[in-house]
Amino acid sequence: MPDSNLYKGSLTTIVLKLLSGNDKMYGYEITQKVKELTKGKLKITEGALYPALHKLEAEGLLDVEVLKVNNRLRKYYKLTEKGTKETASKLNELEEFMETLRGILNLNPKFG
Amino acid sequence: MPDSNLYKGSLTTIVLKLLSGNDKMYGYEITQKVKELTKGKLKITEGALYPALHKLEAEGLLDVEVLKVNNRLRKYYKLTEKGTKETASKLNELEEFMETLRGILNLNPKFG
DNA sequence: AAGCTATACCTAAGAATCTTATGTAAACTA
DNA sequence: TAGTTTACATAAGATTCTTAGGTATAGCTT
Repeated sequence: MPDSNLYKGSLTTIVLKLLSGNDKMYGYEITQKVKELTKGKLKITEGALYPALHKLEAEGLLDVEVLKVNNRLRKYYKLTEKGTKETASKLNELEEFMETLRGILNLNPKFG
Repeated sequence: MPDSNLYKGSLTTIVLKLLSGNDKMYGYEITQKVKELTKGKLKITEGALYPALHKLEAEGLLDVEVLKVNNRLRKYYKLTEKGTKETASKLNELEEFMETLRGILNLNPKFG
């Protein structure tokens, strides 16, 4: 990874996948979870995440619930029904893309 | 794939990988080769490819040779020494990223 | 001969998605 | 009390793509 950043396009899918396994999560939690799951290899920046969450909400894929915990606000996001469907679709898309990419990366030097 | 397009960031790596197996290729040939290799699943648009090739050339990763074939010009690109090294590096990067992504995509629903 | 498709290059406007930098504010830690 | 962590946010700029053109030759069909 260049500076442990993302290949553009995968962030939304990652967020949706995490939410599909977690009922509800808040932004900061997502950044930490990804760091933990990937052992620091992937760092989701807040400058990328928050706008992405707002967009997903605007598209009706996420619902928001604001809770005050330890005197600090947290905005919890959860998948809507539409969001759950979109998650499945995006996951398929990404899997397909990775398979396709695999087909190219696995070519022998000096193929056709 | 959405409209059989690319996840941003992978195009350059794909081009370098193809050139690492082919000694020299020209732009149009690359678009056709990718279409063929991926059975039409991935289509590299010329609007993306040509600027990418020019950039790789400007960075010293590719050398160009213009040949006239059948009374039409072709600009053949081949990896420089620097380009060969960068190809290995980019391929490692992408492999690592895909592994990392795999780790997230393979999470069971209801994990930690 | 005209018209269509394929070959082969190109660029420019705009969209999308990111990085980097910055801001606010409370809680915790040394 | 100063620095780090938690927790949200936005805005400028970079990068990389899509879309939509443009030029020109070759080959095929009608």
